Amino acid sequence: MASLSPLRREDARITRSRRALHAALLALIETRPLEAVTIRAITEAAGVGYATFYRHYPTKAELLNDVAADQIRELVGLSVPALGTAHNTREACRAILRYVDAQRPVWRALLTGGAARAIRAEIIAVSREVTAAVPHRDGWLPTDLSHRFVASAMVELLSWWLEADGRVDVEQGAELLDRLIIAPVVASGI
Amino acid sequence: MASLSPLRREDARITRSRRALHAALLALIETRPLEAVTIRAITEAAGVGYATFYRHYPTKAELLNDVAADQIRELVGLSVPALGTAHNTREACRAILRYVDAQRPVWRALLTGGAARAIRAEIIAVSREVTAAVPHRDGWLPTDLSHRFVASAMVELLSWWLEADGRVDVEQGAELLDRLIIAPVVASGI
Amino acid sequence: MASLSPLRREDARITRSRRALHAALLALIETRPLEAVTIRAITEAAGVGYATFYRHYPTKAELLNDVAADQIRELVGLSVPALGTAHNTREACRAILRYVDAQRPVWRALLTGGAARAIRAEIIAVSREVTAAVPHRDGWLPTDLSHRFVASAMVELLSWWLEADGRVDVEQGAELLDRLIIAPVVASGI
Amino acid sequence: MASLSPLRREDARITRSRRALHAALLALIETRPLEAVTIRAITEAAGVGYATFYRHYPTKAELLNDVAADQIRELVGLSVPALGTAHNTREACRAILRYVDAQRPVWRALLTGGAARAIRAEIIAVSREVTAAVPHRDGWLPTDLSHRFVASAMVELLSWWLEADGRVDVEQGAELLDRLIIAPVVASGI
DNA sequence: CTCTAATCGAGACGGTACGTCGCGTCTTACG
DNA sequence: CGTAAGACGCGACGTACCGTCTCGATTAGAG
Repeated sequence: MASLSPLRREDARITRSRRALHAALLALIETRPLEAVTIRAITEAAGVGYATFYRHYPTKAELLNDVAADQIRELVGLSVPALGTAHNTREACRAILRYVDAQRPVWRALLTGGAARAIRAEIIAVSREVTAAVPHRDGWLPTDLSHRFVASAMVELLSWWLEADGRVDVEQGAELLDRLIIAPVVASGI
Repeated sequence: MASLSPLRREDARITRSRRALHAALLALIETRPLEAVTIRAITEAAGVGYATFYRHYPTKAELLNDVAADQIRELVGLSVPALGTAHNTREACRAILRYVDAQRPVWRALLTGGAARAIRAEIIAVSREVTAAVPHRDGWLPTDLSHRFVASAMVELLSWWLEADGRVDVEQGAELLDRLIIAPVVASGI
Repeated sequence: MASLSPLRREDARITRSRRALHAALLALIETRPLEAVTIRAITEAAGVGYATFYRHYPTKAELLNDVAADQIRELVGLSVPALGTAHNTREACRAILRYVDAQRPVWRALLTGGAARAIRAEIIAVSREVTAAVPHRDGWLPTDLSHRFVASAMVELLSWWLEADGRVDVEQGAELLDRLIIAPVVASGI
Repeated sequence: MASLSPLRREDARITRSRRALHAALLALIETRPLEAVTIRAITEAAGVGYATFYRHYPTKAELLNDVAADQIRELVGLSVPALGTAHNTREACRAILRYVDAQRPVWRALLTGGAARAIRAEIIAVSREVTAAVPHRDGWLPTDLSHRFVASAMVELLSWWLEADGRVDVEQGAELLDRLIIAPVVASGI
């Protein structure tokens, strides 16, 4: 009845500004590499005052992380179920590629525009959470290395796949992802 | 009569300046991330005039590439023999890790200081050369993807191994490198 | 029936806010120069909402004028009588210095904190009123110049006297004020 | 034969930039009050890069001081001789007003544009030098007060005189300056 | 042994982006 | 429904580094 929650109730203007900045960054990153995207350009594209950027993010990388995290969370939400229930890695890989395929422009921008590092960091973070949630037997592959390996290799594979621009279909991509990266790692822990 | 060849007989001062710039960059990259290393700082550390930098390299990245290429060429010289003669991937991996181990400070600087991208590019270039030299049967793994996969994954593994800082010895590292990255790729092409 | 007059019957809250702003400005001006006193700081020190400032004053200078005018009016009330009745300039000077002495912190803040300009303007305004009230014979000194001279010179002398910080007593200060500034001007008009 | 002097030999570009900044400030100060003169506007008017300003002056006030000091030094050079030889204060005053008259636009800009404070500071500095050079008997007027009094009162008088815009000629102005400010102070020290 | 020519250090310069700050307006949520 | 809190657009600030350039001193090679 009173206020819904101290966290939920946020000034509508804040939400609006944040959304505008997200969209602007994504739009700009499609036209030029990340380091050539000025903060001023972002704010202008977002229709927002220059200083307003800093009222929300301390740095360009921080905004990028936010944007990247959004994508990763959605991607994970789609692929983890397949993994969790039946250890069906191939199906999880398909889910991933399908999602990336659906968001082609965004992911191309993120991966080729200099945001690969941010994506990688997010994947590592997510991997860590997922790993922590499942029981885990020690194999020959150290856990922290496996996270970093998966993140780096997956980013590379996705970049390659996006650059292939349709010459490799989702099924083929999923097979490559599974055989080259996911399956070895999953197998290592059993 | 005059100069023996346009390539050889390089002015000693040029060599000296280049060497000084290489050394300065390596020294500085150990103290702070690459993007925080200003060209001014490099020239000061090298004991060289500011404008002199531009007489040798058009940009900071170019100098970095030079430095990275040096390292990669040496690393490759040590590891390819093992691969080439007996397809002994494990021995090649050992050779790689031994070399990196011997050059720890340099590689730590390169990999954690923001030069990973340059190293990766050099590895890809070298991989391409090596692949072109050997006969190759098409497997399930596209060649260009394999190059990028190897480069990215190897950079990641080496970074992790250097950060582990001795807690993983050369033999263990070589096994990981071989089982996780090299062997799968080599096997794919047979 | 409702409000007795537009001027009188002022909302008690308005008075309270104004007083709080006055006090806050005076307090802050003692700690740093006027231009370093932000409006935000004033409102925070006054315990008043930020926007509230603008409901009372269009600008920082306006508030300062209010504060300065208060002081000048009181100072004048004390010194004019002596002047008016017996042309006793020395006694008027003593009255002025005694008052300033009693309000040392306030005047020090006003004169050294960047409010000297406002004080000067107020003195000129008052001088004009006083002059207009008394009969006046043309001497060698133009009236408007005399006002500005008195204001500037008096502000300077008071600043100096306050900075001397007690090393010059009221009597000595009054003599200086009288001989250097007041007497010449008064004499000029006779 | 070698270099003329370590001080004299200054990079020609420095001189050029400084001169351009001086001229630009003087030009701009005639069109708007000092605090409305942006540093960017100065540099643009000077045809100089924005950052170049800070290579020469840490702040706008510092540039102003330079400009003011130039004027004061010239003014002093013209008026001191008359004072020095025959204690002819009237003639010195005439010299001052004649110089200001000749430089009307500059002085009007300086005195009404917000540079009065800088001018005052320069006059005080010069007064101190002049006083230190001549023998001095203690009178009823403290030396430091006399400097500040002269500076403030003279600035005020000059402002008034410039605003009178020709309705008071040099001779009359000189008489006022002499009788109201200079003579009393000079007399006090004898 | 001069005297010109090339080289190099030093660093000034025009730019451009940065991140900060204060202003004055205007919206928002809450009492 | 009025008011504090504060988000916002704006625009100047002073800093940093870029890559180009000019400058003057040093040195070398040619006459």
